[in-house]
Amino acid sequence: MKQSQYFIPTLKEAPNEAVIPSHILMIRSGLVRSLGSGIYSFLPLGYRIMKKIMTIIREEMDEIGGVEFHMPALNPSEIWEQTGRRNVPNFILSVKERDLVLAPTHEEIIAFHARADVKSYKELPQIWYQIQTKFRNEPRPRSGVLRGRQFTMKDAYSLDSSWEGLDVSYEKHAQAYRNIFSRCGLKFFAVGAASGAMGGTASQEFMLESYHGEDTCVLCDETGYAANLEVATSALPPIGRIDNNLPLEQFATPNSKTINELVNDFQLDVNRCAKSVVYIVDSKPYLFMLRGNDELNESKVQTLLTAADLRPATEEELVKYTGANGGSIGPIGLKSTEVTIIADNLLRDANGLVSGANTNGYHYKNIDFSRDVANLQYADLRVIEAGEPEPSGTGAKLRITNAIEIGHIFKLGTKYSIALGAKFLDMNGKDQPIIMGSYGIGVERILACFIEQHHDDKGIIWGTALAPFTVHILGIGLKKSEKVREYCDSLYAQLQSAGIEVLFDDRDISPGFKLNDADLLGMPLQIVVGEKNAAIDQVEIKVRSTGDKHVIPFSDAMQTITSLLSTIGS
RNA sequence: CGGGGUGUAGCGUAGCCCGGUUAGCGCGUCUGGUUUGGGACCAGAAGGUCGAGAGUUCAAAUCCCUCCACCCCGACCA
Repeated sequence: MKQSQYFIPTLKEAPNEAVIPSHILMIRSGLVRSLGSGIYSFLPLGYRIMKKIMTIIREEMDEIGGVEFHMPALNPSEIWEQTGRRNVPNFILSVKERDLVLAPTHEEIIAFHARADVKSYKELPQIWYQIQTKFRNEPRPRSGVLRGRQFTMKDAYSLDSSWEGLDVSYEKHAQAYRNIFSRCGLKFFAVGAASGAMGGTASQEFMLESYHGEDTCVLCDETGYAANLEVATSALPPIGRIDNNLPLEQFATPNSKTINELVNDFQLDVNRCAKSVVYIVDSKPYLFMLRGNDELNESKVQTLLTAADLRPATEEELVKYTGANGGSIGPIGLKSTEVTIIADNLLRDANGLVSGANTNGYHYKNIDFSRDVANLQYADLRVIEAGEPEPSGTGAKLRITNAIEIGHIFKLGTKYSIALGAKFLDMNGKDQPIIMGSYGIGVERILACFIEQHHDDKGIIWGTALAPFTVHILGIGLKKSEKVREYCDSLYAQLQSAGIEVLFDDRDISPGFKLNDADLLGMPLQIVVGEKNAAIDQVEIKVRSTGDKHVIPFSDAMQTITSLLSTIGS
């Protein structure tokens, strides 16, 4: 491709709306342009990269037996009403003129087609996938293409006749995903994740560590433990019991509204100040007990109670259910008997605890959970913190980091097949709901994340897998020197016939412009053909990733290019 | 949806607080010439409803009000 005939509008300065490195570089290098908040056009160079990513995805999906579909982005609203997802907040964008919506994902449509055309266990398992434009009603698009209102997703769905079959399909996808991200040259890790409102029994997210990530992950570099903070656990020991088990006693705490005030005013151990948090979970009141300095992990609660909706109780609800306002609430003497009490595992059977007395301005001390609180349940409720020991018990420390999610795999189960009546006849001639899995990859995110991981102050540094072109020829002094022209044309032709993708900067601009543009665009190899080198039958080859420059005889160019390319990773 | 910020030529910005010439500068673009190994130089030129509307005023980019767009933090992220 000759650059004079291509369209790569590079910018020396990025618009100030771009903040993170990948966004800035994608705009500066002419890969994308913004059309509105969270809406991007891919320009020719950027779309070339997208196509390369999609090719890798297709190859790996085909490898595990996936079959490619192309389903409509435009969906009848009705089908989304059947699964109750039409009115999920911040989810679906709709069309004004008709009762149609823009699909944010395709579980419903897959189930629709499975219902119509899958009849027997003999037709299963199936892996159906597509690469499609998705639309979501993002309240706040951000970080360039990392979170947009319109984006490209590879979504796959497994259809199985047994739960064992689902396990196999799920594992196939996990392997395919590892292959895809590795081939794209990404440094990633997989974490156990919450299934959330998606439903289902198990899920894994594929993550890249990044300061700009929206997810929080817990990692142990020694043991390899990795989990989303939503589900992460640690081997922190319970606080246990103290020997001096005194009788329950109420005491006045008029100025202690918070745990910190309580600890300071009465010289207490913060770990034995049991914090009480009241939530309304699917319209029912719950009291959660935690160590004083711990945070409630709402995701764990949602999973524990298989809840669709949970929120902190309002001030009015606090008084209604407990008899006190926030700051004086505890497990003993609750006004309402409807309240379910669940304590964090770290407080299991603990004694010597201090907690609110459900009367404003009073607390209890010497609380013994096993003696004083009836029907108390225990569960893992807390958000873990950095530095805690990893859960398998080696004593290695956990760390917490931000991460970007590039893929997510779910064991969905039968939620959507039941809702939409997607059934098959089993070996005994009996109707069974199809057991589904759902597997997504954000295509733009792969592109942006690669740039996040592979750039320097000059620009992007492509590996061989995703580089829009493998070799960039820079003709320096094309107008002046016949020999430069001859060398460039010759190399351009040779590379093309060797099947190596080549971009030839034949533009009539100054050398500095070309050299800086080449570093910005970041093709793995730059062949600089200049007048002085050409005069002595030489050309220069620069490796973008290392900055190494090799001045070699023109006659050796092709051979050197080939051998240098073999040293550059994906 | 809450908090904060920005909006002046394709991009980056000055001017706004304290109203008053023809709205200035850098980059980019166009023409001519000179250049040609790290974003060249000279000369000339084009390009602006100062986000929109309404208001105050003799006079508004500047002050007031309303709205819109975009960005950041938070909520949200199935």
